[in-house]
Amino acid sequence: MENFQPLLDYINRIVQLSEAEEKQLVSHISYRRLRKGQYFLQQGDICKFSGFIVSGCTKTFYVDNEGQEHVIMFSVEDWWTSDMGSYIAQKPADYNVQCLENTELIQFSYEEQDIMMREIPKLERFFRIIIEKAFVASQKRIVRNFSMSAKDRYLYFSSQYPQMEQRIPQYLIASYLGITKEFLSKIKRQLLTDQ
Amino acid sequence: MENFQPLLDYINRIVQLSEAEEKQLVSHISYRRLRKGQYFLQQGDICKFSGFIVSGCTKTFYVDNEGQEHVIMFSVEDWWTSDMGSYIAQKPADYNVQCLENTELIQFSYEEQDIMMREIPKLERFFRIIIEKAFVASQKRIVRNFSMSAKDRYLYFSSQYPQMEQRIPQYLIASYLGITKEFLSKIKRQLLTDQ
DNA sequence: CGTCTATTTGAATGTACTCAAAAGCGGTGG
DNA sequence: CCACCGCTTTTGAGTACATTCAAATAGACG
Repeated sequence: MENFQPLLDYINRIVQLSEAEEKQLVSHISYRRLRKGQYFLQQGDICKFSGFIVSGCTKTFYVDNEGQEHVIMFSVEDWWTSDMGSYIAQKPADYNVQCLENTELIQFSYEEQDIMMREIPKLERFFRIIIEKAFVASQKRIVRNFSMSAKDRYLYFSSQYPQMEQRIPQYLIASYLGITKEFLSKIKRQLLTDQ
Repeated sequence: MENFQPLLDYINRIVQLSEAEEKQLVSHISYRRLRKGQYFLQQGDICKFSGFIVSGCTKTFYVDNEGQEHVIMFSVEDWWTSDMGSYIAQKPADYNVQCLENTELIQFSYEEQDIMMREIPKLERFFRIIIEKAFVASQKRIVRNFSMSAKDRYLYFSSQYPQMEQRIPQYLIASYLGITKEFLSKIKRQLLTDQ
C-alpha cells in the first residue's frame, strides 16, 4: 500500500543512498492519500510539509485581492509540491495546494527534513541539487513569459507537457499560462483554423 | 585590495564557519575586477564561474531570435550573478552577464565549488539555503508578473530597490519589468500628473 | 558646441481582457 | 431513454493595456 519506491528511485538518480540510509530516510517520512478536491495546503496556514507525488495531480494557486485565482504550477507523478516560501521560513503560506485528482504523496515535515539533512549529508546535497534545478526552471519560465506571446506559451506548454494537457481542465491551463480561459479558447480555434 | 570580507560576512549570517574553514574557502576562490561594459559571461559560452558582487552592478540578459534584449535580473553588492542553468549543467549559457559599472566580484569555479562543498558540509548547507531563497524570490516574481499591471510592477520595483532605480538606466528597468521603454516613460508621467 | 545616448511624446495598431450569452458535455434521476 | 443540472468551453462585441514606429527633446561627455 505504502509505496516509497518512486521517491527512492528519484533520489538515487541524483545521489546514491546505502540501504541503511534508505531505511533511515523512510523512518522520517510519511505516506498520505488525498481525494480530489482536498487541500494539501491552504493560503494563510504554515506549510509544515513538502510532498513528493506518487500518483495523482495537484495545482498550486494564489488568490489575489480581487478574488482572482492564479495557477502557479501543476504537480504530477515524480514532482514536488509545497509553498517553498512558507516551508523554509515557517511563515503563513501565500499559496494553496489542492488535488485535481485522488493523489498519493510522500510527506517531508520541515523539522524531520532538517534532521535528515544533518544526519545524511547526501540528502543535503540531494536537496541542493533539486532546488537548483527548480530555480533554473523558474527563471526560464520568467523568460518565456516575457519573450513569448500567449499562443507560443501555449504551444510550448502542450509540447512539453502533453500528458498534463489531457488531464487538466483548459481554464486552469489558461490561468497557468497567465491568460483568460476565453482567450485560450480563441487561440486554440485559431490554431485549428489556420493550417 | 582583495576584499573577501563581504562574502565571509554574508556566509556567516547563514552558517558559522570556523577560522580554518574560512581560510580553506578563501584558498578556493578568486577575486576579479571588471570594467563597465565588460562581460562576465556571454550567451553560448559555458558558465565556468558564479560570482558574488563586492562592488558594482551587473545585468543578466537574454537576446531572443528577433534580436530583442530581455533583462532577467540586476545584481549589486552582496548579490550573486551567473547563469545558473549553464553553471550547474556546464552547458552553453542562455544568458549574458555584463557590467553596468566597474565591478569587483568573488568568483567560484564550478569544480572548486563542488570540492569545497564536499570538504566543508556547512557550505553545502549554505548553498542549499541561498538557492532556496532565490527560488522563492523567482516564484514570487512570476506571480507578480501575472497578477500586477505594468504600473504596479514598476511601483513595486522602485519601492523594493530604490538604490537600483538611481543607478540603472530606465530603458533597462523597463526591460526587466517586461515592458517597453516608451511605456515606462508614460507610466512615470502618469504617476507625476495624477496626484 | 557637437555628438551620442537616453528619455519623452503622439498617433496608429495589436494583443489580450471583460462581460454576457450560448453551446457542449458528462453525469444523475425520473 | 430522455431531461435536466452543473460545469467547461466557445463566441462575439466592446474595451483596455501595452506596443510599434517616427520624431522631438533632454542629458552627458569630450
